[in-house]
Amino acid sequence: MPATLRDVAERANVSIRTVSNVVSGYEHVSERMRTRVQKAIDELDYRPNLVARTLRTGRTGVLALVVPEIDVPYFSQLARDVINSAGELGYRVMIDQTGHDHQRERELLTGGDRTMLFDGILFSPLVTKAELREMNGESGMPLVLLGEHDFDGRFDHVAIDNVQAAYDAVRHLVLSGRTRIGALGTQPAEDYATPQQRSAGYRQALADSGLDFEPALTRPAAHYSRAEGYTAARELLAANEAPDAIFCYSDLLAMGAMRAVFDAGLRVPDDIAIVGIDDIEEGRFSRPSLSTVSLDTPFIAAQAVSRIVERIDDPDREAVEVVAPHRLIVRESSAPGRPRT
Amino acid sequence: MPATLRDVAERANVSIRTVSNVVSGYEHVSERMRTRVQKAIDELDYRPNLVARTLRTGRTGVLALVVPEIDVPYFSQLARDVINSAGELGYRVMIDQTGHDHQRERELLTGGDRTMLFDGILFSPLVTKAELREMNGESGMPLVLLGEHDFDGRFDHVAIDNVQAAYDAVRHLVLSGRTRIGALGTQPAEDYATPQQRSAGYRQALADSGLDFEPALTRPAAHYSRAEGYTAARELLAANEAPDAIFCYSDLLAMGAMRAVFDAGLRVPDDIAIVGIDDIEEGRFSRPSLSTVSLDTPFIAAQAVSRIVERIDDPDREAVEVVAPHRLIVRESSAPGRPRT
DNA sequence: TTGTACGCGTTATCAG
DNA sequence: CTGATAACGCGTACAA
Repeated sequence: MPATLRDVAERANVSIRTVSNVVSGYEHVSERMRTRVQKAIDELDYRPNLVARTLRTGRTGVLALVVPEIDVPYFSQLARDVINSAGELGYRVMIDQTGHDHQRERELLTGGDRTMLFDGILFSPLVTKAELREMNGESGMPLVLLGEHDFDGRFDHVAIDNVQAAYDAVRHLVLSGRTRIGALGTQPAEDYATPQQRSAGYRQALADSGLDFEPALTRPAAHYSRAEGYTAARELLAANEAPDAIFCYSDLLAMGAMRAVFDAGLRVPDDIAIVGIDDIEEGRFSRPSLSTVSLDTPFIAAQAVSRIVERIDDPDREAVEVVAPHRLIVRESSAPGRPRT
Repeated sequence: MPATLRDVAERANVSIRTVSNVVSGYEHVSERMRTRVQKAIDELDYRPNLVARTLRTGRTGVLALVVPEIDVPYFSQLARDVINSAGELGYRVMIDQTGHDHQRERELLTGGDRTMLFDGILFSPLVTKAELREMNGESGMPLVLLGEHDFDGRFDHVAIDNVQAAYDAVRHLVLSGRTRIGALGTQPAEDYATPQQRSAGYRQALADSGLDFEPALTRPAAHYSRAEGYTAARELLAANEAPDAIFCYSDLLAMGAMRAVFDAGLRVPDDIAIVGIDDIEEGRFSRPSLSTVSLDTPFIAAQAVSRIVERIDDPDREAVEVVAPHRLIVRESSAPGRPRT
């Protein structure tokens, strides 16, 4: 039976209000009063009831982080950083998985049946812009978009410059002497923004390098998993004119693709160079190690948390767009020359 | 401005009580009444305020999952399954990271300064049994231990048979003809239970196979990361008489160890066979693919969630121990014969 | 079967 | 600077 404010007040012979003031660090409390109350607090091992506080203030101190799947390395890394950043600002984090389910995303965003459990949402969405636009009007819950959505001024939003990131990766392959550069992870038109932007960067880099865009060198992938990367890469290799390099739209796709290349009896990077994007730790220890575009997840997380907290404090603040830095990291999978392995 | 029970009652011209009955699915409500109230609920888009309900009932509908680091593949996989299992029973999940910090673990367990935010804790601890014993008396918060702690009857607890799992892995290496089998991930005496149990299984398997236990073939690791696996394996290889096989106490250690073997100019499994434990997806696509002991995380998660919910409903129920199944999966890293790569 | 009224533990308003 | 007291929105004992 935990002690309440009233218990403390009784014990210290002061009013409940005074205790509350002490607990919440109110300024104008005499030193004598403060120590007297603090003594009672310690003796009773009083801890504020956060639920009651929430009911009163309307703030829960909890943020929701919504991702497709928490066990995708990029998202678990992001979650780690988000939890840490949130903790520093006094927030806790609840994690929801959409499992690639649009309906579930929509529920989460419109409040579903269990609203008011958190103060804001950090959302790494699959939905298209159109859906998003249509959705969030109703709930009005503070929302920050994570990942790479187009910015239309309605939502706070932190992401890297995807077009440029893809461009950098492909350009690097060109400069390494590759001429038949495939892309793995494209998606049907008018769907999600991320693959669209990466494809744009891919095509732009090809064009700037005097290379033709060949649709036969691209393969779609729905979930950006190792398994999808594996099967898609196999298809690519089985085609008439196989690529001599593959730009994968995620590191996980790249891990699958690498394995597919080896199973096909070819070598990375000798026969086929591979570059991913995300910079998950797995790629630093894989054989060969994976060239990739590194995203600064601690930065992304810190920005996202700051933005959402700002918006919670001021719902009418204008939406901002944060562009996180990225940088190409060349490792063995696209290194010129032959690696030892 | 969300609608409240009172608003609905007013609109439907009934008492607040009746609305409450309808919302919580109370049985004895006339059909006419129910539809009338439901109509008002829909019109006002009423959603129960969970915080107020919590204040009243003392139940938050939230579970805490406490792990060292969420971006360790085993834990993120576990988190995925826990979130899914919890969702099926109407619970949400909050994730806390201890970051290998005993102090933080203790805080979380004793309630810290923010108790009452969840109904129970699923705890994957680093702490030793002694610490645990000393800690939980005070808070009385429902607690289920995940992972591989000794069972002392005081806590609910779901884990695999670690001794047997290690035994199986080492025995497999023996049967593959290895004679100098190292262990990677040991820890100083009297610390954590998991490595202790795995060491026990390791030594038992050696003994049963007529092999001597050689301390020089073992290496400690503090965090079970790829990086630690890498450096520890390097040390092992640099020793006078290198091992011809290494049993790693986690898949992540194994991934680092494999890379170290290659960087030393040796081959897996030809020169050194490697077996891990956890069965993370990464090991299915690595080169070579990783032999491992597979833990059934969906089962573990489902059991853990069931146990905690039971305990929430009946705090005085006797503690139970659930032993989750495990099975050895032999892949390329310990396969007899030479792999293609 | 339904209505009334109180309390869960805080914070906030209004006096003093 | 401190005290009394009204909400916050819901569940439920008690009454009808």
